[in-house]
Amino acid sequence: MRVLLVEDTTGLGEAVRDQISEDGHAVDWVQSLGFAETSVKTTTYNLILLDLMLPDGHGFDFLKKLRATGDATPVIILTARDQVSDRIAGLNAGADDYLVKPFDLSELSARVAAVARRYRGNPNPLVRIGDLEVDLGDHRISRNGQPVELTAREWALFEGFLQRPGILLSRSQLEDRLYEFGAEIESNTIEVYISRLRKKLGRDAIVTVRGMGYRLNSYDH
Amino acid sequence: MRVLLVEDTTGLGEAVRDQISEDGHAVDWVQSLGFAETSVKTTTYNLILLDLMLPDGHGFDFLKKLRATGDATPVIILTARDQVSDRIAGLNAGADDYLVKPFDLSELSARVAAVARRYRGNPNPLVRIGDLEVDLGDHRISRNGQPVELTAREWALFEGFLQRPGILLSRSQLEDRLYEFGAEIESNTIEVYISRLRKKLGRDAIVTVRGMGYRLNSYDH
DNA sequence: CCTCACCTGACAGCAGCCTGAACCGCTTAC
DNA sequence: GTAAGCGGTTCAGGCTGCTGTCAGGTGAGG
Repeated sequence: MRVLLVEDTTGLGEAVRDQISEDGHAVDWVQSLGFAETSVKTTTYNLILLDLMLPDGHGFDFLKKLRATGDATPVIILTARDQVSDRIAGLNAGADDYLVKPFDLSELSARVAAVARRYRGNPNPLVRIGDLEVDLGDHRISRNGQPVELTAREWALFEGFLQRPGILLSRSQLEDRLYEFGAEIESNTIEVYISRLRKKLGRDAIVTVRGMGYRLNSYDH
Repeated sequence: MRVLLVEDTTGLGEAVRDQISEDGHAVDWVQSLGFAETSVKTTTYNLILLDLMLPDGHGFDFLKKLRATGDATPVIILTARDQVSDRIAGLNAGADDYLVKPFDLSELSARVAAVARRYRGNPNPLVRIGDLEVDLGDHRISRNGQPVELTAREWALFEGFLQRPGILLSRSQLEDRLYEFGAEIESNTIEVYISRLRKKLGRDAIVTVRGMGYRLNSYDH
């Protein structure tokens, strides 16, 4: 697989390049958006690893421009910011996945491998929960074989439940997934999203634990 | 990660065990469904590798029983048969993934790693008291494997007993757990909640100490 | 046998939750 | 430039079932 790495930090760039090529992929490493743009014009990549803060601009601009040209190459965002707003904005901008620095190199390998598997036609392993099938790498869900479309925020919420089966997430934990840390929200946005997820994933997919929060229903629904 | 391997073929079992433990996971290897069932009762696993053809029954029976108790531990099925019907039956029975023998050990490692990644959050430790199993973090209780639902108030009371199993809690200490500090309560609310807890957790789960208070029964009930 | 502490079924009231609908801002299509 | 579409947020009205209270019952202790 051919991978384009866009990262201006030298140390991190080297580490990532070495890891990916050790995993058996070809890596082109550039350190600015300018070089990245010429690279994608001259070469076809199977995957782009994209840092956000770069000397000549923000990664999102590159990503949006790329998608505007109809290029659907998978993009994994590498960012130091753990800000939810960034994550959601990234997904909205057309990224396929994101890694928050500092990340484990094996974690990186795994995500890259997931893309490679898909590229070769082998689907990623699916998580099955009741009548749902979730492809974590691909951010795709199907219910009884029918694909289900989630918006970025809906996915951000839902993903939280997948960390561990049966996990109980309190209202404030869920808010932290959608908004800046500590952002107070006075309306019932969480309830509305839960309601929408239920409409899409099945009424019983998410169980209310009164006065405590919500949890994913791992049994049949 | 703690892995339960259920496989009766000695050669294959050893190979799998060695590979998984080389990957840095703790492996418990059993060779029959009977031993598997006692293992899952006494230990919490992050992953179960399950052969289908076993001396004392078919793996599906074990899997179905496991799911019926509400256990959502990821299960990867190992089987010699490559039949599509088996595959579908396995996924329907609640398996998360599937490996057809003979499989490459590196393929096994990859699938196990995928599960590890998916559930990288450590499971909460379980507290066992008599026939109860309590997950403090997720606020989950099961009694003889059956999940028990507690309301917020009931949980608040019960939690008080768990902090010091066997300790005697006076009525006023229990009231302090339910209400603002110093709130006076003249009715028999505590008694009512004790009664409700007993109905859900077993008549003998909480012992009355006349004139003094209540205490959790840490022995069998 | 009496007393008192404790137990528990029943119930009204309301906190917490659900959801349809409207609104706003942003993006896309023409 | 304008219209249409979509996602995100807020609000109001309705519903569910939790909570606290009471009353009558039970049983331990003397």
